[in-house]
Amino acid sequence: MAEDKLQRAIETLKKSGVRITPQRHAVLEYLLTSKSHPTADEIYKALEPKFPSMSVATVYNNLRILKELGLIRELTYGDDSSRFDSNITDHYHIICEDCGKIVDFHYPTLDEIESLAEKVSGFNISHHRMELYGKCEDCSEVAVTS
Amino acid sequence: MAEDKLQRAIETLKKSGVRITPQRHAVLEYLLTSKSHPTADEIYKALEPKFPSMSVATVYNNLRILKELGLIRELTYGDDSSRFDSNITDHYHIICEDCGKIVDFHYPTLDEIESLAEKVSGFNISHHRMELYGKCEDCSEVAVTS
DNA sequence: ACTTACATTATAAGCATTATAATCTAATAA
DNA sequence: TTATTAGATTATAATGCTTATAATGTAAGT
Repeated sequence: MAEDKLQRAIETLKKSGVRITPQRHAVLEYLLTSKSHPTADEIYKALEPKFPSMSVATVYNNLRILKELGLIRELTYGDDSSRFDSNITDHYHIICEDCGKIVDFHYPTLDEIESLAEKVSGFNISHHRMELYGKCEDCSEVAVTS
Repeated sequence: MAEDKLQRAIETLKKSGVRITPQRHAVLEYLLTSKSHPTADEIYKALEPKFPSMSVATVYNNLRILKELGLIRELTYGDDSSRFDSNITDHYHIICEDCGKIVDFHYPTLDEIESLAEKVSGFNISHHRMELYGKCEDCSEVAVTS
């Protein structure tokens, strides 16, 4: 099914008049098959063996284009590097405060909150984001046994 | 009541053995009386008239100390500068995608989500954050009339 | 083959934040 | 009072992620 997503993503790129260059294809494929939420630098380093002369700017450029087309999502966390997520369905993230691990968390979208926020603030709400913080199982164990 | 908060904050500082320097006092007071959520640079610029020789590092240092003592909270938003909030009660934020305005949004804390997240992920959740994005009234109006 | 637009590369620049070293200040002890 | 010491501030350099720039490369259509 990752293969399906890749094909559909490539279709979207073609329709938008964006060329499927080897580097772009590689960035896209890496994100679609990755179970984690890699940073730009992680993607860059992972693709270095195949593309030794690729520039970091190429990674950033392609991430921006993929994001603009709605094929991936950027997760921003303060000073740290952005992370990129090819799962564009609605979901939240749980983040380990010790090791930084990020896992997806599916939960019914909080539509009520959005409508209440609109009422009390007068804003026109388009979306929201939520992160839950804590310690993952691995890091909790370490804390206990140490 | 801002005066009360200031006095209590100063007490906390004294108890922790932190000196109440004029610069530190000014940063603290500025945050407590500010209705917005200023950045470090905004604080720096606002205090410049009173403290022409103050260093940005001083602002950052004091913000870090105030944060470590739990007197203020840091709000991080991707590449943009962090913002600082002297309201340390549980609340969420609504952010205008056009002008960047941030307003507080009080809503019953989502404890259910935290416990469900613990069950499905095995994490030990400590807290969560949520931001709602949209257009504020001012920016919505502009969009209509332009 | 020519033109044109898009991509990539290499590198410089930008910006927020932190680290470093020197100077200053204030409290305490002699 | 003076000396000592720890903490604070200042000025500046350094860091790290990301973006901008300019030059080169590549592919598609006329």
